[in-house]
Amino acid sequence: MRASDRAYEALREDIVEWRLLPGQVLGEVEQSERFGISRTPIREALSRLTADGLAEAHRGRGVVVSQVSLEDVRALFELREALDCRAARLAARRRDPVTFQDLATELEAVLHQLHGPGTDRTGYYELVERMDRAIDEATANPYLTAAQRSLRLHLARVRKLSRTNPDRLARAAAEHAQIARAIAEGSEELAEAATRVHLANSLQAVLTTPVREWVQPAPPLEAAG
Amino acid sequence: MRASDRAYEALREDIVEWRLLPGQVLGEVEQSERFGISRTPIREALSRLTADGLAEAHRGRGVVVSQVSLEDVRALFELREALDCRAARLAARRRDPVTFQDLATELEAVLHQLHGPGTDRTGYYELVERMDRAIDEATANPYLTAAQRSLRLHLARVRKLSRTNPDRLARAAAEHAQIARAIAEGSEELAEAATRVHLANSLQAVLTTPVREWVQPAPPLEAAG
DNA sequence: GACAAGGTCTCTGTATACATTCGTGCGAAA
DNA sequence: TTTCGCACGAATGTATACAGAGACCTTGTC
Repeated sequence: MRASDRAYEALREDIVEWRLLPGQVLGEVEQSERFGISRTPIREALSRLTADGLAEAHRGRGVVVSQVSLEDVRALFELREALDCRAARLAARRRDPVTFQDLATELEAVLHQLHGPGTDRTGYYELVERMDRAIDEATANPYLTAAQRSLRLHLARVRKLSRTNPDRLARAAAEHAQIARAIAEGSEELAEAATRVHLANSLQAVLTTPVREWVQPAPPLEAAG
Repeated sequence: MRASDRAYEALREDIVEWRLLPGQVLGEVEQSERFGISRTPIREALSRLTADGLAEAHRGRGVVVSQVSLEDVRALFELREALDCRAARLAARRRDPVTFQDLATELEAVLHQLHGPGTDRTGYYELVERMDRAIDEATANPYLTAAQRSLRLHLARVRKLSRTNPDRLARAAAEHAQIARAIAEGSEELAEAATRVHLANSLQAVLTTPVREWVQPAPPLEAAG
């Protein structure tokens, strides 16, 4: 694996997991010392982060972790509605029925576990990831998949901002199961409708969940660490 | 302006304009000699092209201009329908009425010129570009705009593949005027419907127009120039 | 005391040298 | 004759040195 790949993935995780806060300056020398590699692969990693939109190149000040506001959440969900609804339709049209039937079954199994006290979040999250990949594969549209990848990066960052309510988690699992069933049945209309319902609920959950950060807009530009 | 920016834009134009054909290997040394700069900024330019999807990094063989097939055209228009329809709705919701009223008026003026023998393509193309920018601004959604930017890059490449029929050009102008009017009126439903009509006609025009290249899939990987 | 201008300093942008890895071609053996 | 293996070469991946540009601080003047 290349050094630039390692640096890119590490930095990306740091940003998505909020270990690197918005406004943080990512100096080339500083990061190269941190990873023990030279500036060249760091530069490539920072370029990729900038292309992803997770960081922005400030003229003369270097690369800075991008801000995330409530307005961004709205914008992200607007794009997500466009992409996910279309993806759901296309998946319903071209899906392998067994794959999505299995996903629906597994989601309902996890759903029952989520009602207990020991909330097995990891299992659910992994299942959602598998479903995303299954939809990507079913749509058979590399351009749509690429757009989704970029979007999911930002969504993951926003999601990590607030602890999801356990009740909401269970309802989300039920909604995912509904989407999977609709896709398995090949019903485009229902798949899109179920997706739209899921997104509306998800957005509301994010907006009503008490969040920590984005009230204080994080250090504007001066070295935040 | 940075050397890497110049190289990126020049290479991007070369790919979109089909001066660099799919399968063409973009060697770092070769390109650095061509532009008279070192490998470092070339590497950055190639990275950005790869991120755009206009080129692909082949392990051990370097960066290669990406292929475009009929299947890609279908996929591109699927994504375009998702993005453009959503963008049209959002633009209708948040537009500045005067901007789109003016665009509609200008489009109809150009439309009449297009009926004559001297087809003023450039004027029309520039107007469409202005309308794209106006929609981007009206949607007020940077994530949607970023997705659009990437998509339009690929669409521009596909569009350059075939000479657009003059009749089709006039009809496309009329369709654009219709979209602009709907947005100016603030009718989300009509804006989306008009967009959908335009896209369906555009796709059919592309698919029925005789094309040169993609029958012969271009040199697969061996040096194509 | 505040604002502007100049200087310094640190950081990015670029060039180049070196190492590592992958492809390719030739030769030998089955 | 075909296939496997080794060696050579070229291109990428990385490191480092240098130059230029921008930011910040200091000082002087109003």
